[in-house]
Amino acid sequence: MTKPQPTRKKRANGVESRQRILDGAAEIAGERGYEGTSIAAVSAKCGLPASSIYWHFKDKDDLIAAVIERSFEIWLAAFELPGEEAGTPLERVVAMAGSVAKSLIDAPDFLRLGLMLALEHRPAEPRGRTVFLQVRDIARAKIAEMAQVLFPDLDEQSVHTLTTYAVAGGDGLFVQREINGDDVDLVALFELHAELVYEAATRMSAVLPRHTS
Amino acid sequence: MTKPQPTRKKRANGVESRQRILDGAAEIAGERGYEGTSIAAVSAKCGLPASSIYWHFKDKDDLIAAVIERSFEIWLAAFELPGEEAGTPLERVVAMAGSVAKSLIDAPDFLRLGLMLALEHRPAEPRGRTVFLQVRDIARAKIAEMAQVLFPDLDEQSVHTLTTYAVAGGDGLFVQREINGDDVDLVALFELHAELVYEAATRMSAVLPRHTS
Amino acid sequence: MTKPQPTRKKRANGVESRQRILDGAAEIAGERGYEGTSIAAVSAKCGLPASSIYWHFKDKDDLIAAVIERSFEIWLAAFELPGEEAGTPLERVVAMAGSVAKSLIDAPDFLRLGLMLALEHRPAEPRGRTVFLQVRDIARAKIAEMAQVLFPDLDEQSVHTLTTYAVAGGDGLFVQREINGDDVDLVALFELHAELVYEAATRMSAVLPRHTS
Amino acid sequence: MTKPQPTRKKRANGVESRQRILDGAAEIAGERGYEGTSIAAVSAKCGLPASSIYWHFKDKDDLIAAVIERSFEIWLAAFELPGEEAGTPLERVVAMAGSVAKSLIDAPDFLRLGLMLALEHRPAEPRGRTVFLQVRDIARAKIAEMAQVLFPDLDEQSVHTLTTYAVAGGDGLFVQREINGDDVDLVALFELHAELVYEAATRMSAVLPRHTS
DNA sequence: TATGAATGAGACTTCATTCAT
DNA sequence: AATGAATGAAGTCTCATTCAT
Repeated sequence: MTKPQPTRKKRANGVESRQRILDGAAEIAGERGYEGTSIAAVSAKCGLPASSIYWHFKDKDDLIAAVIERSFEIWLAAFELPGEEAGTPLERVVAMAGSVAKSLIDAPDFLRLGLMLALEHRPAEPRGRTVFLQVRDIARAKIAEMAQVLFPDLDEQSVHTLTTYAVAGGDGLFVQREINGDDVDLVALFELHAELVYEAATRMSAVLPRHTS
Repeated sequence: MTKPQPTRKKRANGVESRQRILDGAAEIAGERGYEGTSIAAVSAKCGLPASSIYWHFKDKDDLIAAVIERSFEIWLAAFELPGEEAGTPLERVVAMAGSVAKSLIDAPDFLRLGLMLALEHRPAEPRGRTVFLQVRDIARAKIAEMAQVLFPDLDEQSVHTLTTYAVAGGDGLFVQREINGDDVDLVALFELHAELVYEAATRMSAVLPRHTS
Repeated sequence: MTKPQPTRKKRANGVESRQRILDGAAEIAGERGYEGTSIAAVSAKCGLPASSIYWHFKDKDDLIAAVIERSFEIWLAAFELPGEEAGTPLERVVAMAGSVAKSLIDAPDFLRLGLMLALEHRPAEPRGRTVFLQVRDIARAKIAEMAQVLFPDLDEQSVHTLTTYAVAGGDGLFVQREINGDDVDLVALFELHAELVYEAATRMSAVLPRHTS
Repeated sequence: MTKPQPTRKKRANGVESRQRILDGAAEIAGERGYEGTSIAAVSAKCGLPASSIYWHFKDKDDLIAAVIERSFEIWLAAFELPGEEAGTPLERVVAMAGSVAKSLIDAPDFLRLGLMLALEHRPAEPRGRTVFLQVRDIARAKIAEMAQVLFPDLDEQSVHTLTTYAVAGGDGLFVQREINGDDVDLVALFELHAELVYEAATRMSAVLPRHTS
């Protein structure tokens, strides 16, 4: 009715809108998975009309993939590498496991949504699933590298097995916490997991024939 | 072109139809999760019209819950305790872990669909999720009982931690195989997991004060 | 499993089943009207499977028509004619109106469902509507006859008008009670209505030219 | 065969579409009642797809309630109080009754649909029913007020009775016309009704004790 | 940068009805 | 006299998406 006020505040702000949409989508997708996330629900959650969502994202697939990407970044930010200042290798590995556990408690969206997508096997794989598996492989590679540094005698096969086992433990403990809530002490369990894997690596390493002549 | 037999379609056979529906639903739900499972898709898979599905099941929730229940039973049937005839306790535990791994390879629907449901946190929880968590607790209780028998010195807290860790490892390894397919040797990894848990239990048990003088 | 017990009680009893179905259908149709009455709902209310309803009635139309017919009979049974022992014509007319009101309070299904059907104007008129209008015309004819007896001087047109007005008042007061419940004193209002109509008839009769020479 | 204009379908016009939907819904609901009004039928009548109806109305309940509201407004607009310029009170009341009758002939949807809804007693009452009863009470209050102005000596109870009777007569006569069609002269009958009610009020008023000495 | 309106497809579910037993 | 099972049509409503403004 009245002439538009100077509109100091409400002048269209693409960046902020995009964030609002991602926030809403992350919340809903973290609760309901890919199929359970409807554009209408995201619209209701973020307050922007559905058509605005399509201005920012090509389609639903694109939106979910962006959610995965952003939640991965948030998770990485929460993920503080332990200082290498001191401690035995075991202590440093354990400290790192605890640190990962804490970051998962603070930012569980990435792994929760990612696992949901990963467990699906639909014909047309959503792009979000691909993105998740890619970033996850990065993490996996870091663990493998760490194993090779700490246990140079391990052959490739053993490194592969240990890495798989290490990651699997992390996933499984995370799932446990998602199901049973706060009475699962994720930090303690991650630390226990780190110790056991470390020991296993030690033993495997000892058993193997030396590289030397 | 032969004249239609007097039996116009199929003679009504409720039990078989119910199985056909459950088979179709299990396959699709195992692939696509709760929301991704449409009644129309189940109908196409099992050959019965959608309205017939509603003769056998109250609604989609009821159908998925029944799928969970039945697949759990199939899984339990595949879940044979190793005979106690021979072997050290460690050997028996490892054998059992391998057996569980095999059953998961043969009948992965139960755990795949169940984990998808478990990871969801929607306000109105589907009945299938509740059912999954219930039957899962049965399995968990069995593991805890086994730990108490093999390591009578463990206190309750330790048993709880070990059980959680054991179950988490199973879940995580299963997820790994779902993601990476057959190049994950589930049996070997389950056996490795069993060994590590067994050792951890041994150590925990030794550290604790004896009950006797 | 066990050989069928002498089945003293549950031996199929067509008459009783028919009543149970009609009871259920009357209740639901009185609440929800023609379209709102589903065979499944009737089945749930009466405890017999839907297919049994089709054993007793050709189709839904037939069932509703039967409900109308039966509720009309129940209404007639609740309808106690006032003794003709004494009283002025006005007193007798008023007494009869009160009696009709009481019967409507005791058995409102007939008129409630009938009016619902009557107000609809769908292309394929349900048989129940026809039945209702037929039995209603019988009642209407009786009123007209009564008017002619009490006011022989009235011409046909006036009788028609008065009859229409009398019936309309009854319908309207009934609707009022259906809407507002027990704080509408149907008997008193019917009696008032009778008085007013009687007076109107008297006046109309006086105004008209005499038949006599 | 002219090349399609750049405006592909219709240029979006919310207000007009809403009217088209309400027009279609009013027509069908007035014929078939609440349950008999299918969204598909409304869609066919108004030319918009069913999903567009849900853009304008939350659900079917919302649509029917809006129909009731709008048709009440149309009816009220046709409902003109007679000028006080001339005529005895009785003449004015009769004129008004005729006017109401005419408005019901021109716009019967409001009352027909409303009465259908009012006669239902389903557990979950449709919002349309509530709306109808509310707006109907407005009309009722106007009649009561009129009675108090014209007959100041009437006590509250008598006004209530007369109002109920007046409204009931209107409803009943309307029903009569719905059933029997155009050979019911609604205007004449409404005028007759007004006269009889006026006389009844006069008599009731005379019988009552005067307020003054 | 954003959005009101529209839309075809498809979701879940109920409908009235039939038929072999 | 009765019923378990089946079925195509139709019900309400939501879906992802588009488009003119």
